[in-house]
Amino acid sequence: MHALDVLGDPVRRRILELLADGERSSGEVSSVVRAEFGISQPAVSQHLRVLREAGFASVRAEGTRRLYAVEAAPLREVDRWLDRFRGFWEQRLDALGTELARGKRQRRLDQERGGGSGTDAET
Amino acid sequence: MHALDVLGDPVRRRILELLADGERSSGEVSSVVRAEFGISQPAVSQHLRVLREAGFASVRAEGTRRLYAVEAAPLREVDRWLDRFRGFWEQRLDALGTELARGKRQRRLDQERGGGSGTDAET
DNA sequence: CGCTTATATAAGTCAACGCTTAAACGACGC
DNA sequence: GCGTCGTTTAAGCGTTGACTTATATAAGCG
Repeated sequence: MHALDVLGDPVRRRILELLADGERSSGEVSSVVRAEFGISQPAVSQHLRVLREAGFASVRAEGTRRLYAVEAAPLREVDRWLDRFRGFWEQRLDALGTELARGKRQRRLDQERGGGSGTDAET
Repeated sequence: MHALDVLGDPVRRRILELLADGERSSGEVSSVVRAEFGISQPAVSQHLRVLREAGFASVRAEGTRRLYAVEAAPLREVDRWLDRFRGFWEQRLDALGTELARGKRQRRLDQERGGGSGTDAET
């Protein structure tokens, strides 16, 4: 299952946003999501399971509570999928240099060959 | 409809990948996708419509053909949504300094918390 | 030990969505 | 004009998947 399939759900996105601020228990996530989306606790638990199984979140038991935390890998995968489109909005900012460093580093990590072939937007 | 809802479909993702290489006609997209996914031409057309209406693609008529091109805005929106998670995989590269400037600023804006301020779990 | 709290799982229902076939639309050539 | 190609739209069907209620598990506490 592709990471983006998992992100194709507003509840799951919201859960990840919550986890982005730090570890949260299932109950904490549930109460927020329940309030915002009006769905039941089991529904939230099911979404947490999807996130878990897709590698977006890890769990840690603390007593009877389950503490969830963001796991980077699939999100990074999405980020890398976006790479091929970055040229469409970064092409004009090349002069800014620094801002683009991230993208450039990304490419450098990806392939270290010294071709200097530009950001694929080389019209 | 959130951009990530649209990307939650493998066919649409593949179409965008094709368009990332440059303008393509509906027919060109269709034949590739048909081959790869085994779906009909109208099905592809419907996906193109979704991409169009969500702002992921723009169309240009050339004779009887419709030439599709990637439109950046919604993809950028996704990229910005990912910003809040960048810290989870970029944190170790802090030494690179300048490279990370954007990401760090983002995190600072998002959460100003130092270490255990109000995460609720009292530990 | 039960009772409660925190969470997960099971089973079943219902709507959304993607697909198909069929038809419409518009440009082109004869 | 008429047939045809490229493409979109319409209508209907089927499946996926998100939700609900009910139940299970498991820890904490009296």
